[in-house]
Amino acid sequence: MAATKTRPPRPAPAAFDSLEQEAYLQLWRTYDRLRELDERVFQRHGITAQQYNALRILKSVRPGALSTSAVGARLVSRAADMTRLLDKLEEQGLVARKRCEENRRVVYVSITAAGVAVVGRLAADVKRLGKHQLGHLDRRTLRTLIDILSKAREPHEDPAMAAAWPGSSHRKQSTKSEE
Amino acid sequence: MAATKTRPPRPAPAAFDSLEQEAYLQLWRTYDRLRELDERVFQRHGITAQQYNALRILKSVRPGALSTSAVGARLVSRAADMTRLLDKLEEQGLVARKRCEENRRVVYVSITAAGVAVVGRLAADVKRLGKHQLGHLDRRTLRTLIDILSKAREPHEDPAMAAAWPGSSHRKQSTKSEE
DNA sequence: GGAAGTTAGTCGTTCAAACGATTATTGTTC
DNA sequence: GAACAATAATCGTTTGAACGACTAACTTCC
Repeated sequence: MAATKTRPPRPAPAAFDSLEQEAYLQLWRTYDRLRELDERVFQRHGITAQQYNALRILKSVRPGALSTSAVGARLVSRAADMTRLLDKLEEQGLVARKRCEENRRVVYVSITAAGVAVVGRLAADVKRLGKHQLGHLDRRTLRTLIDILSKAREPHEDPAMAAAWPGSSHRKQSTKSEE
Repeated sequence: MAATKTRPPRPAPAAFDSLEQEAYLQLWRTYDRLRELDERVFQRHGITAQQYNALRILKSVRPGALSTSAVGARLVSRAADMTRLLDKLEEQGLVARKRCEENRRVVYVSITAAGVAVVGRLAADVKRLGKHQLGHLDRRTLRTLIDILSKAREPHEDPAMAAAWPGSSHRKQSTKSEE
Protein backbone atom coordinates (compact mmCIF):
# COMPACT_ATOMS: atom_id res chain seq x y z
CA MET A 1 0.00 0.00 0.00
CA ALA A 2 1.56 3.22 -1.10
CA ALA A 3 1.46 6.10 1.33
CA THR A 4 1.01 9.75 0.57
CA LYS A 5 4.59 10.64 1.33
CA THR A 6 6.02 7.94 -0.89
CA ARG A 7 4.97 9.59 -4.12
CA PRO A 8 6.29 13.12 -4.13
CA PRO A 9 6.93 13.49 -7.86
CA ARG A 10 3.26 13.60 -8.82
CA PRO A 11 1.30 16.49 -7.38
CA ALA A 12 -1.41 16.38 -10.02
CA PRO A 13 -4.45 14.37 -8.93
CA ALA A 14 -7.07 12.69 -11.04
CA ALA A 15 -7.24 14.03 -14.54
CA PHE A 16 -10.45 15.56 -15.78
CA ASP A 17 -12.75 13.74 -18.10
CA SER A 18 -13.53 16.81 -20.13
CA LEU A 19 -12.99 20.52 -20.35
CA GLU A 20 -16.53 21.10 -19.20
CA GLN A 21 -15.97 19.06 -16.10
CA GLU A 22 -12.76 20.88 -15.34
CA ALA A 23 -14.50 24.21 -15.66
CA TYR A 24 -17.23 23.12 -13.32
CA LEU A 25 -14.81 21.79 -10.74
CA GLN A 26 -12.81 24.99 -10.94
CA LEU A 27 -16.01 26.91 -10.42
CA TRP A 28 -16.89 24.79 -7.43
CA ARG A 29 -13.44 25.09 -5.95
CA THR A 30 -13.27 28.84 -6.43
CA TYR A 31 -16.69 29.35 -4.96
CA ASP A 32 -15.72 27.25 -2.00
CA ARG A 33 -12.54 29.22 -1.32
CA LEU A 34 -14.26 32.59 -1.63
CA ARG A 35 -17.19 31.46 0.41
CA GLU A 36 -14.97 30.62 3.31
CA LEU A 37 -13.92 34.25 3.58
CA ASP A 38 -17.50 35.26 3.16
CA GLU A 39 -18.80 33.19 5.99
CA ARG A 40 -16.13 34.37 8.35
CA VAL A 41 -17.22 37.97 7.94
CA PHE A 42 -20.93 37.39 8.33
CA GLN A 43 -20.40 35.06 11.22
CA ARG A 44 -18.84 37.87 13.20
CA HIS A 45 -22.16 39.67 12.93
CA GLY A 46 -24.24 36.67 13.88
CA ILE A 47 -25.80 36.24 10.47
CA THR A 48 -25.42 33.99 7.44
CA ALA A 49 -24.61 35.07 3.90
CA GLN A 50 -28.02 33.94 2.78
CA GLN A 51 -29.73 35.96 5.50
CA TYR A 52 -27.70 39.02 4.59
CA ASN A 53 -28.87 38.59 1.06
CA ALA A 54 -32.47 38.55 2.11
CA LEU A 55 -31.92 41.72 4.09
CA ARG A 56 -30.19 43.35 1.15
CA ILE A 57 -33.15 42.54 -1.06
CA LEU A 58 -35.67 43.83 1.43
CA LYS A 59 -33.69 46.98 1.99
CA SER A 60 -33.78 47.68 -1.73
CA VAL A 61 -37.57 47.82 -1.75
CA ARG A 62 -37.90 49.67 1.50
CA PRO A 63 -40.22 50.89 2.76
CA GLY A 64 -42.17 48.51 0.55
CA ALA A 65 -42.57 44.83 1.23
CA LEU A 66 -42.28 41.58 -0.67
CA SER A 67 -44.13 38.33 -0.35
CA THR A 68 -42.25 35.45 1.19
CA SER A 69 -41.88 33.67 -2.12
CA ALA A 70 -40.81 36.85 -3.92
CA VAL A 71 -37.90 37.20 -1.54
CA GLY A 72 -36.98 33.59 -2.12
CA ALA A 73 -37.07 34.00 -5.86
CA ARG A 74 -34.62 36.89 -5.75
CA LEU A 75 -32.10 35.20 -3.51
CA VAL A 76 -28.75 34.35 -4.98
CA SER A 77 -29.03 30.75 -4.03
CA ARG A 78 -32.32 28.94 -4.25
CA ALA A 79 -33.55 28.45 -0.70
CA ALA A 80 -36.02 25.68 -0.21
CA ASP A 81 -37.36 26.98 3.02
CA MET A 82 -38.04 30.69 3.24
CA THR A 83 -40.19 30.31 6.28
CA ARG A 84 -37.44 29.29 8.61
CA LEU A 85 -34.92 31.68 7.15
CA LEU A 86 -37.29 34.55 7.79
CA ASP A 87 -38.18 33.13 11.18
CA LYS A 88 -34.65 33.68 12.32
CA LEU A 89 -34.52 37.20 11.00
CA GLU A 90 -37.84 37.96 12.64
CA GLU A 91 -36.62 36.56 15.96
CA GLN A 92 -33.78 39.04 15.82
CA GLY A 93 -36.23 41.78 14.98
CA LEU A 94 -34.62 42.52 11.64
CA VAL A 95 -37.71 41.94 9.53
CA ALA A 96 -41.45 42.19 10.08
CA ARG A 97 -44.21 40.04 8.66
CA LYS A 98 -47.74 41.06 7.88
CA ARG A 99 -50.56 39.11 6.30
CA CYS A 100 -51.99 40.54 3.13
CA GLU A 101 -55.60 41.67 3.44
CA GLU A 102 -56.79 41.11 -0.12
CA ASN A 103 -55.19 37.71 -0.44
CA ARG A 104 -54.87 36.22 2.97
CA ARG A 105 -52.55 33.47 1.75
CA VAL A 106 -49.59 35.70 1.12
CA VAL A 107 -47.41 37.15 3.83
CA TYR A 108 -45.55 40.38 3.24
CA VAL A 109 -42.10 40.81 4.63
CA SER A 110 -40.34 44.10 5.18
CA ILE A 111 -37.10 45.17 6.75
CA THR A 112 -37.20 46.94 10.09
CA ALA A 113 -35.15 49.89 11.27
CA ALA A 114 -33.00 47.43 13.20
CA GLY A 115 -32.50 45.44 10.02
CA VAL A 116 -31.41 48.50 8.12
CA ALA A 117 -29.01 49.28 10.91
CA VAL A 118 -27.46 45.84 10.72
CA VAL A 119 -26.96 46.10 6.98
CA GLY A 120 -25.41 49.50 7.49
CA ARG A 121 -23.05 48.19 10.11
CA LEU A 122 -22.03 45.42 7.70
CA ALA A 123 -21.52 47.70 4.72
CA ALA A 124 -17.89 48.54 5.39
CA ASP A 125 -16.96 44.92 6.09
CA VAL A 126 -18.72 43.73 2.96
CA LYS A 127 -16.92 46.27 0.83
CA ARG A 128 -13.60 45.25 2.31
CA LEU A 129 -14.53 41.62 1.81
CA GLY A 130 -15.09 42.15 -1.88
CA LYS A 131 -11.68 43.75 -2.28
CA HIS A 132 -10.07 40.96 -0.36
CA GLN A 133 -11.80 38.26 -2.39
CA LEU A 134 -11.33 39.58 -5.90
CA GLY A 135 -9.55 42.90 -5.62
CA HIS A 136 -6.46 41.46 -7.24
CA LEU A 137 -8.24 41.11 -10.57
CA ASP A 138 -8.43 44.17 -12.77
CA ARG A 139 -11.77 45.54 -13.90
CA ARG A 140 -11.52 44.15 -17.38
CA THR A 141 -10.94 40.65 -16.09
CA LEU A 142 -13.81 40.98 -13.64
CA ARG A 143 -16.14 42.03 -16.41
CA THR A 144 -15.05 39.12 -18.55
CA LEU A 145 -15.66 36.77 -15.66
CA ILE A 146 -19.11 38.19 -15.01
CA ASP A 147 -19.94 37.94 -18.66
CA ILE A 148 -18.87 34.32 -19.04
CA LEU A 149 -20.63 33.30 -15.87
CA SER A 150 -23.83 34.90 -17.10
CA LYS A 151 -23.55 32.99 -20.32
CA ALA A 152 -22.74 29.80 -18.49
CA ARG A 153 -25.93 29.76 -16.47
CA GLU A 154 -28.20 31.34 -19.04
CA PRO A 155 -29.67 28.05 -20.32
CA HIS A 156 -30.28 26.88 -16.79
CA GLU A 157 -31.97 29.99 -15.58
CA ASP A 158 -35.70 30.02 -15.28
CA PRO A 159 -36.85 32.40 -18.05
CA ALA A 160 -39.29 34.06 -15.70
CA MET A 161 -36.51 34.74 -13.24
CA ALA A 162 -33.84 35.62 -15.76
CA ALA A 163 -35.00 39.20 -15.95
CA ALA A 164 -35.49 39.53 -12.24
CA TRP A 165 -31.94 38.46 -11.71
CA PRO A 166 -29.16 40.77 -12.66
CA GLY A 167 -27.05 39.20 -15.33
CA SER A 168 -25.65 39.97 -18.69
CA SER A 169 -29.01 40.78 -20.18
CA HIS A 170 -29.51 44.34 -19.10
CA ARG A 171 -26.03 45.56 -19.83
CA LYS A 172 -24.13 45.84 -23.01
CA GLN A 173 -22.61 42.41 -23.14
CA SER A 174 -19.43 41.52 -24.89
CA THR A 175 -16.66 39.12 -24.07
CA LYS A 176 -13.91 41.29 -25.20
CA SER A 177 -14.37 45.03 -25.09
CA GLU A 178 -14.93 48.35 -23.36
CA GLU A 179 -14.06 49.61 -19.90
CA MET B 1 -47.40 48.42 1.80
CA ALA B 2 -46.54 47.94 -1.83
CA ALA B 3 -47.00 44.51 -3.27
CA THR B 4 -44.83 42.69 -5.74
CA LYS B 5 -47.27 43.05 -8.56
CA THR B 6 -47.65 46.81 -8.14
CA ARG B 7 -44.18 47.62 -9.48
CA PRO B 8 -43.79 45.91 -12.82
CA PRO B 9 -41.54 48.45 -14.52
CA ARG B 10 -38.47 47.58 -12.47
CA PRO B 11 -37.22 44.04 -12.85
CA ALA B 12 -33.71 44.83 -11.66
CA PRO B 13 -33.23 44.16 -7.95
CA ALA B 14 -30.75 45.66 -5.56
CA ALA B 15 -27.77 47.21 -7.26
CA PHE B 16 -24.32 45.94 -6.46
CA ASP B 17 -21.97 47.83 -4.23
CA SER B 18 -18.96 47.05 -6.34
CA LEU B 19 -17.75 45.11 -9.33
CA GLU B 20 -16.05 42.63 -7.05
CA GLN B 21 -19.28 41.94 -5.23
CA GLU B 22 -21.13 41.51 -8.47
CA ALA B 23 -18.56 39.01 -9.67
CA TYR B 24 -18.81 37.05 -6.48
CA LEU B 25 -22.59 36.97 -6.53
CA GLN B 26 -22.52 35.88 -10.16
CA LEU B 27 -20.12 33.15 -9.20
CA TRP B 28 -22.35 32.04 -6.38
CA ARG B 29 -25.44 32.12 -8.53
CA THR B 30 -23.84 30.21 -11.36
CA TYR B 31 -22.45 27.61 -9.04
CA ASP B 32 -25.86 27.19 -7.48
CA ARG B 33 -27.61 26.70 -10.81
CA LEU B 34 -25.07 24.20 -12.05
CA ARG B 35 -24.97 22.38 -8.78
CA GLU B 36 -28.67 21.73 -8.96
CA LEU B 37 -28.18 19.69 -12.13
CA ASP B 38 -25.26 18.01 -10.53
CA GLU B 39 -27.10 16.84 -7.47
CA ARG B 40 -29.96 15.49 -9.48
CA VAL B 41 -27.65 13.14 -11.35
CA PHE B 42 -25.76 11.84 -8.35
CA GLN B 43 -28.92 11.47 -6.35
CA ARG B 44 -30.22 8.96 -8.84
CA HIS B 45 -27.25 6.79 -7.94
CA GLY B 46 -27.68 7.20 -4.20
CA ILE B 47 -24.54 9.25 -3.73
CA THR B 48 -23.56 12.88 -3.18
CA ALA B 49 -21.28 14.96 -5.37
CA GLN B 50 -18.75 15.15 -2.59
CA GLN B 51 -18.78 11.38 -2.16
CA TYR B 52 -18.35 10.90 -5.87
CA ASN B 53 -15.37 13.17 -5.72
CA ALA B 54 -13.78 11.08 -3.01
CA LEU B 55 -14.34 7.96 -5.10
CA ARG B 56 -12.87 9.65 -8.15
CA ILE B 57 -9.76 10.54 -6.18
CA LEU B 58 -9.37 7.06 -4.76
CA LYS B 59 -9.89 5.49 -8.14
CA SER B 60 -7.08 7.58 -9.53
CA VAL B 61 -4.56 6.07 -7.11
CA ARG B 62 -5.87 2.55 -7.35
CA PRO B 63 -4.80 0.05 -6.36
CA GLY B 64 -2.92 2.30 -3.96
CA ALA B 65 -4.45 3.95 -0.95
CA LEU B 66 -4.52 7.37 0.65
CA SER B 67 -4.71 8.45 4.25
CA THR B 68 -7.99 9.89 5.42
CA SER B 69 -6.63 13.40 5.56
CA ALA B 70 -4.96 13.10 2.16
CA VAL B 71 -8.32 12.37 0.60
CA GLY B 72 -9.82 15.34 2.38
CA ALA B 73 -7.07 17.63 1.17
CA ARG B 74 -7.71 16.71 -2.45
CA LEU B 75 -11.44 17.18 -2.36
CA VAL B 76 -12.88 19.99 -4.37
CA SER B 77 -14.69 21.45 -1.43
CA ARG B 78 -13.10 21.50 1.98
CA ALA B 79 -14.85 18.86 4.05
CA ALA B 80 -14.63 19.29 7.76
CA ASP B 81 -15.45 15.74 8.57
CA MET B 82 -13.82 13.03 6.49
CA THR B 83 -14.62 10.33 8.99
CA ARG B 84 -18.34 10.41 8.47
CA LEU B 85 -18.11 10.91 4.74
CA LEU B 86 -15.98 7.79 4.47
CA ASP B 87 -18.22 5.97 6.94
CA LYS B 88 -21.06 6.21 4.49
CA LEU B 89 -18.98 4.99 1.59
CA GLU B 90 -17.70 2.13 3.69
CA GLU B 91 -21.22 1.16 4.71
CA GLN B 92 -22.07 0.80 1.05
CA GLY B 93 -18.93 -1.23 0.55
CA LEU B 94 -17.44 1.24 -1.90
CA VAL B 95 -14.23 1.87 0.02
CA ALA B 96 -12.13 -0.12 2.46
CA ARG B 97 -10.17 1.15 5.45
CA LYS B 98 -7.01 -0.31 6.85
CA ARG B 99 -4.86 0.89 9.69
CA CYS B 100 -1.26 1.61 8.83
CA GLU B 101 1.22 -0.70 10.50
CA GLU B 102 4.23 1.62 10.78
CA ASN B 103 2.22 4.56 11.99
CA ARG B 104 -0.85 3.30 13.71
CA ARG B 105 -2.47 6.71 13.78
CA VAL B 106 -3.12 6.90 10.08
CA VAL B 107 -5.86 5.00 8.32
CA TYR B 108 -5.49 4.13 4.69
CA VAL B 109 -8.51 4.26 2.45
CA SER B 110 -8.82 2.52 -0.87
CA ILE B 111 -11.59 2.02 -3.38
CA THR B 112 -13.14 -1.42 -3.69
CA ALA B 113 -14.20 -3.28 -6.80
CA ALA B 114 -17.77 -2.27 -6.01
CA GLY B 115 -16.64 1.34 -5.77
CA VAL B 116 -14.94 1.17 -9.14
CA ALA B 117 -18.10 -0.33 -10.57
CA VAL B 118 -20.19 2.54 -9.24
CA VAL B 119 -17.87 5.13 -10.72
CA GLY B 120 -17.97 3.25 -13.99
CA ARG B 121 -21.72 3.17 -13.98
CA LEU B 122 -21.74 6.92 -13.36
CA ALA B 123 -19.21 7.76 -16.05
CA ALA B 124 -21.66 8.14 -18.91
CA ASP B 125 -24.04 10.25 -16.84
CA VAL B 126 -21.23 12.47 -15.63
CA LYS B 127 -20.01 13.06 -19.12
CA ARG B 128 -23.49 13.92 -20.29
CA LEU B 129 -23.88 16.16 -17.27
CA GLY B 130 -20.81 18.16 -18.21
CA LYS B 131 -22.12 18.73 -21.70
CA HIS B 132 -25.47 19.73 -20.37
CA GLN B 133 -24.01 22.15 -17.86
CA LEU B 134 -21.45 23.95 -19.97
CA GLY B 135 -21.53 22.37 -23.39
CA HIS B 136 -22.95 25.55 -24.90
CA LEU B 137 -19.69 27.42 -24.30
CA ASP B 138 -16.93 26.97 -26.85
CA ARG B 139 -13.53 25.65 -25.85
CA ARG B 140 -11.85 29.01 -25.92
CA THR B 141 -14.40 30.49 -23.56
CA LEU B 142 -14.11 27.53 -21.24
CA ARG B 143 -10.37 27.92 -21.09
CA THR B 144 -10.70 31.60 -20.34
CA LEU B 145 -13.14 30.83 -17.58
CA ILE B 146 -10.86 28.22 -16.06
CA ASP B 147 -7.97 30.59 -16.26
CA ILE B 148 -9.73 33.49 -14.57
CA LEU B 149 -11.13 31.25 -11.87
CA SER B 150 -7.67 29.94 -11.13
CA LYS B 151 -6.37 33.46 -10.81
CA ALA B 152 -9.32 34.44 -8.69
CA ARG B 153 -8.67 31.89 -6.00
CA GLU B 154 -4.89 31.84 -6.21
CA PRO B 155 -4.31 34.22 -3.27
CA HIS B 156 -6.77 32.28 -1.15
CA GLU B 157 -5.35 28.88 -1.86
CA ASP B 158 -3.16 27.26 0.74
CA PRO B 159 0.32 27.29 -0.85
CA ALA B 160 0.92 23.72 0.23
CA MET B 161 -2.25 22.64 -1.51
CA ALA B 162 -1.94 24.86 -4.53
CA ALA B 163 0.25 22.35 -6.31
CA ALA B 164 -1.83 19.40 -5.26
CA TRP B 165 -4.84 21.03 -6.78
CA PRO B 166 -5.08 21.28 -10.52
CA GLY B 167 -5.20 24.90 -11.50
CA SER B 168 -3.52 27.27 -13.84
CA SER B 169 -0.07 26.52 -12.53
CA HIS B 170 0.81 23.39 -14.40
CA ARG B 171 -0.46 24.46 -17.76
CA LYS B 172 0.56 27.22 -20.05
CA GLN B 173 -1.58 29.99 -18.68
CA SER B 174 -2.76 32.95 -20.65
CA THR B 175 -5.97 34.89 -20.61
CA LYS B 176 -6.17 35.39 -24.27
CA SER B 177 -4.63 32.79 -26.51
CA GLU B 178 -4.26 29.33 -27.97
CA GLU B 179 -6.76 26.58 -28.67
C1' DG C 1 12.39 6.80 30.16
C1' DG C 2 8.77 9.72 31.27
C1' DA C 3 6.37 14.43 30.80
C1' DA C 4 4.90 17.64 27.36
C1' DG C 5 3.58 18.61 22.88
C1' DT C 6 1.92 17.12 17.92
C1' DT C 7 -0.57 14.73 14.78
C1' DA C 8 -4.44 11.56 12.77
C1' DG C 9 -8.54 10.34 13.34
C1' DT C 10 -13.01 9.93 15.67
C1' DC C 11 -17.14 11.39 18.12
C1' DG C 12 -20.94 14.68 20.34
C1' DT C 13 -23.70 18.26 19.57
C1' DT C 14 -25.69 21.99 17.29
C1' DC C 15 -27.41 24.08 13.23
C1' DA C 16 -28.91 24.59 8.56
C1' DA C 17 -30.37 22.37 4.18
C1' DA C 18 -33.54 18.98 1.62
C1' DC C 19 -37.62 16.77 0.79
C1' DG C 20 -42.21 15.90 1.50
C1' DA C 21 -46.58 16.31 3.69
C1' DT C 22 -50.00 19.54 5.53
C1' DT C 23 -52.93 23.65 6.32
C1' DA C 24 -55.27 27.65 4.87
C1' DT C 25 -56.98 30.38 1.36
C1' DT C 26 -58.41 31.27 -3.26
C1' DG C 27 -59.90 30.06 -7.96
C1' DT C 28 -62.76 26.86 -11.09
C1' DT C 29 -66.29 24.12 -12.62
C1' DC C 30 -70.43 21.58 -12.96
C1' DG D 1 -72.83 26.59 -3.96
C1' DA D 2 -70.37 22.34 -3.14
C1' DA D 3 -66.56 19.56 -4.91
C1' DC D 4 -62.17 19.91 -7.00
C1' DA D 5 -57.87 21.82 -8.22
C1' DA D 6 -54.22 25.41 -7.49
C1' DT D 7 -51.39 28.35 -4.68
C1' DA D 8 -48.71 30.49 -0.44
C1' DA D 9 -46.87 29.42 3.36
C1' DT D 10 -45.67 26.48 7.13
C1' DC D 11 -44.26 22.35 9.63
C1' DG D 12 -42.05 17.35 10.45
C1' DT D 13 -38.43 14.64 9.70
C1' DT D 14 -34.25 13.16 7.85
C1' DT D 15 -29.77 14.18 6.35
C1' DG D 16 -25.40 16.45 5.95
C1' DA D 17 -22.37 20.36 7.36
C1' DA D 18 -19.78 23.00 11.20
C1' DC D 19 -17.37 23.44 15.25
C1' DG D 20 -15.16 21.74 19.02
C1' DA D 21 -13.80 18.38 22.31
C1' DC D 22 -11.59 14.05 22.82
C1' DT D 23 -8.63 9.68 22.28
C1' DA D 24 -4.82 7.19 20.59
C1' DA D 25 -0.34 7.16 18.76
C1' DC D 26 3.91 9.08 17.83
C1' DT D 27 7.99 12.75 18.76
C1' DT D 28 10.80 15.56 21.37
C1' DC D 29 13.42 16.89 24.89
C1' DC D 30 15.26 17.15 29.12
